[in-house]
Amino acid sequence: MSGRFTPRSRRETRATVLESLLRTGGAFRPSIARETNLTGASISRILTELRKENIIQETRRPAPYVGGPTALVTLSKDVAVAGIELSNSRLSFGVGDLDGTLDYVERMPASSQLSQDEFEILFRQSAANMRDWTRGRDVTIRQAAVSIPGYGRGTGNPIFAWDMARLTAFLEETLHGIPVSVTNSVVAQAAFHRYSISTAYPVADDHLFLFVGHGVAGVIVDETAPIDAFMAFELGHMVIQREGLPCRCGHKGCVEAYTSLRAISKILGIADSEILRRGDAFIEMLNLDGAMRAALRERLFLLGLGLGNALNLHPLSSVVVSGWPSLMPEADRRSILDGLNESLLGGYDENRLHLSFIAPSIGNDPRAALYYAAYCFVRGGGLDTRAETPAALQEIA
Amino acid sequence: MSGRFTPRSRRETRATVLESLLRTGGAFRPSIARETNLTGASISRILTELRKENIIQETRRPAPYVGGPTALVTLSKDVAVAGIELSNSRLSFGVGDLDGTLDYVERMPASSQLSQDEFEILFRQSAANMRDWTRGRDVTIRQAAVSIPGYGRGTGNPIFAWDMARLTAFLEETLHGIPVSVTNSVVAQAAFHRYSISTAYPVADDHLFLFVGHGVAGVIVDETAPIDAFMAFELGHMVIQREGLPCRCGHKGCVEAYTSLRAISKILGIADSEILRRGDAFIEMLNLDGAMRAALRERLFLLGLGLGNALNLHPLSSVVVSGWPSLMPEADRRSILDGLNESLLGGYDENRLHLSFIAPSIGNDPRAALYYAAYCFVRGGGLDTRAETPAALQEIA
DNA sequence: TCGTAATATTTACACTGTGTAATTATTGTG
DNA sequence: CACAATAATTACACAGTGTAAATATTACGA
Repeated sequence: MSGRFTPRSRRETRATVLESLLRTGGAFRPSIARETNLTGASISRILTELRKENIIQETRRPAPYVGGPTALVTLSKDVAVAGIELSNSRLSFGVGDLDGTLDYVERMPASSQLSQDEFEILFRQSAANMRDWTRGRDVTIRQAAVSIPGYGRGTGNPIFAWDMARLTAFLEETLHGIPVSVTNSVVAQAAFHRYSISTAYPVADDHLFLFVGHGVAGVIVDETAPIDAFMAFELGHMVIQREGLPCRCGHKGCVEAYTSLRAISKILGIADSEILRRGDAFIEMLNLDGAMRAALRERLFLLGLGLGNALNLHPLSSVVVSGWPSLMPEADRRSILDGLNESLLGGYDENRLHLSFIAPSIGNDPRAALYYAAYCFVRGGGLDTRAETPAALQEIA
Repeated sequence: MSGRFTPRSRRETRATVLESLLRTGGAFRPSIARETNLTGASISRILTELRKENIIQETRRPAPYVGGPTALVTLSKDVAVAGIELSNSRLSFGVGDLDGTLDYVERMPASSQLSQDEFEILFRQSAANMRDWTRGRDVTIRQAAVSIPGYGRGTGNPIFAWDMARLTAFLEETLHGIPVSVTNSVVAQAAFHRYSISTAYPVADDHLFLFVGHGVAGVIVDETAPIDAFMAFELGHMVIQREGLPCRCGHKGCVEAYTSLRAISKILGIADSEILRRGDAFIEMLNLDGAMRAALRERLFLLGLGLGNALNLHPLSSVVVSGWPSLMPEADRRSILDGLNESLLGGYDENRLHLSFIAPSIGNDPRAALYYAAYCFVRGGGLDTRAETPAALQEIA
């Protein structure tokens, strides 16, 4: 389709094929060839290699048409990856396969103001438990992923202000050399919702995934870019009101100070953890109290204002919102549009901007991190990150 | 240095080598090899090819050390590219070589509210003049670049609200099939200032280039990304003050409404075009009038506020500012830091954010577009975009 | 002026990885 | 059970690179 032929290393080609399998959840060879822009010949070569290494499986299926393919190619259920998610209330460890099936989970309560020391103690304990489990079953974890709220490069984490070098060294040591990648929770959530076959998703093109929880953060989901290149978008600390409400960051008038769970829990008079847990039942509160409802609408308006500002910087034609705003009745959500209308260049226009909502994820941890781990494994072509030499490959063969 | 070996197509390798030459302005082979992570053997092959096609030149120089290289490789002076810049006051055409030397310039006055029709008339005339000139001298333009304020994908241009498909078709037709790329003026300016050997530049790592002129726009200069992937960052229409000053976009309280040239020209009581032209002399006005100066400081504060918001979304540790703020005395510029301090997460800290200023470019048009054209030529490996077949290459040889 | 150590440049060869096309295998249907 | 249709494998050609051997060039000192 594009330029005639782009040379790739074996690793890249393997990654392309595996990524296609991860996204589709399994496919016949001809469709893999189509998806990856490779010839059947190449697919054949790559798959023989991957099969020898037990990274993929082929199961017989009736041919979909005369002379059609019969071997459904799927990712192997024998490759284990680990997902580790830190949220504001707990630290969860999970082990599963590339499909997203969780075989082991442990969730430990954690403070939302966890210090790096406390984190390390908690992590070390959970990691030891996970290690016991994998050892008992003779499972080898090929890739681990850790998702942390607020994580990102540059000028430090606004939520957990930790030393990054120390974190990296700690993970390396505690996980005994399992390849590990760290990412922002929002990146993992976005990738999980968008690409995991276990979830439905409203858009298929480039968009902004916005999560409104304890923080307010987003990711630009660029369909052509690798997920591990996604950068979190910290919207929470955009100042939208000079001399406005004080925020935990020390500034005044941040988006977060108006729209985070903590901020609206004050309006509702219930604990922030309650809001998402009540889910749709949360709406019923609103019917009882008109003042609350009006206050929340004002907050949604401000969210829209901030979102519009963000979209002015980085224009996109779709936004997917997750978090408490998704629980609000549609009539109330319209306040977001009003806010957008006051900042988004050219005003809000449903033909130019598509806004959709997905149910806030609660209790799905550490599925997103697990998915991210699977993605990272696949992106590396299923090759050990350390062993780059062909020698390592020959050993397997 | 990185992974052992990344396969590249010939086009990519040629582009890598040529890009290195464009950045350095000429180099000996060993240093090209080092810069591009290629072996001397590869460099040799590529250069023989490029020399045959008259894209590079080699000039003899005394060897820098015993047995050292003697042929300084530079981009050929015989390759012509065209740069076309639309600004708020004129449309400039230029033809030059890959070095940035301008051999032909024509500048036509243009309105800042140019309609697409008017633009086409003006452009057609200038293009015809340029064509006469190139024909007379038997010059073939290999690549053209057009830079337009506000240009970018997505939801239309905030400054020149034109039909993009029409523009593309128009350029294709009017330039008689010369490969042409269109970009945002800020992208061209940033690339020109950062990478052109004719300009000094204060930072060498990833940063935000911010231009404050009639609009307020920036680019994230990512040192590892190709320039033609840079995306403009429209900061001008971030709403920083609800119910604030009206902006030409129809909203209230946009950054542009406070900090654009037009906005401050109202404070100064002189025409906006005068400000940059006076350059440093502009400072003298401030000494006369303390009220003006205080007002400008307030505007710089707001610029800092908006900039901080932008940096929260996309953290970076350096910012380079160009435009009227660069003309202000350093004491006044500090107001930007005060603004940053109220929005940038964690506050402003000179150890975490480096802010520098470069003189606003005035009258250098169309040098930035010319540089961008050279860049695009080089990025394509010096191969005709249309002729992808090896046949075309053989014709040359 | 010339020889030499040091380095640059070119080129033959091996290797990776792909697509093409011929070959072989498999499918559902009549 | 033959057949039309398509899948899967594999030999071969080709592009592009790095390695290393061969060749060329340099400044400098005798």
